[in-house]
Amino acid sequence: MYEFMNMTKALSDQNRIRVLMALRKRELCVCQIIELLGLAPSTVSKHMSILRHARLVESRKEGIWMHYSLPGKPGPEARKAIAWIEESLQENERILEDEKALSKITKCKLEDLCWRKNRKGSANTKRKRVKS
Amino acid sequence: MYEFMNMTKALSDQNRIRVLMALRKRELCVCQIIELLGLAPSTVSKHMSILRHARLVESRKEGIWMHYSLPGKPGPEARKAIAWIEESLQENERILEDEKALSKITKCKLEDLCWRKNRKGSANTKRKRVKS
DNA sequence: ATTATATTTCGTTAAATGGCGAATTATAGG
DNA sequence: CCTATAATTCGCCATTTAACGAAATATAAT
Repeated sequence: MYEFMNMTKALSDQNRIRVLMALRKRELCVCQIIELLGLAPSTVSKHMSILRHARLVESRKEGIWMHYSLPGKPGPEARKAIAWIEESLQENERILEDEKALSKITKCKLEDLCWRKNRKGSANTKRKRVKS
Repeated sequence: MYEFMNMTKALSDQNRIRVLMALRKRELCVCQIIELLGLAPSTVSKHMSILRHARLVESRKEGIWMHYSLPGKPGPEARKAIAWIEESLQENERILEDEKALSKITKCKLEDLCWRKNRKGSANTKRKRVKS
């Protein structure tokens, strides 16, 4: 039961649902997810930790970058959960927008994405982050 | 998306999951759910309101009693959600215990169940009482 | 070794959530 | 009408959660 509730709690946050939908067709690097959601790196890291703990995603470290994907061999509960989400949201407005954003994001080099993200408000005033 | 998140949030509480599983095979009166979960009436009422709002249960008022059941014609999302829960938890220890408890609870008359619940600390004394 | 950088962990804060009891509402019956 | 009772709503409190920035960690490059 604890395991199962872990999964339902993981699914009860909109940003985590968006991540799962984003991972349907491709693996993503943390910095790409940060760009997609527009959240702080630490926040995204926490979300991914929750999803991983619920066995709804798996991770792969490649050098300095951490990549997340849907599990290659999901357990039966995870498989059904993911199928449910996909069927329920594949036509969803927000998810379609995310797909458009992702088609741009995945064209960027990871180096460029990360660099942009980490300039906060300091000296270099190029980019200011907006909170949600 | 709002609708869907409503549903996932409704599923993210263990007591609400127990209620959904309890309703699999039978309709239940609020007082029976109170007995099953061992929570205050106001708390159970709130849980049922959340489930109803998510369209995961429907309600039927009969005289003084309110009965809840799984929806007769669930939407596709609700149907899949409920199927997912059932398949994931039908062997679950806690749910099996609940089933045993329910087989007793459903044998009680509703009058007796409710009467038991509403006596709080005070001794058996007659109720005459409370003016403000 | 030192520096740079991607990610995670930690600590804090504000908002959401689950719980209860009191008060309220709705219904049945004197 | 008035009383009794099942359920809900309201107000409050404790816990959980999502968010952030700062600090720590891990890896690549110099």
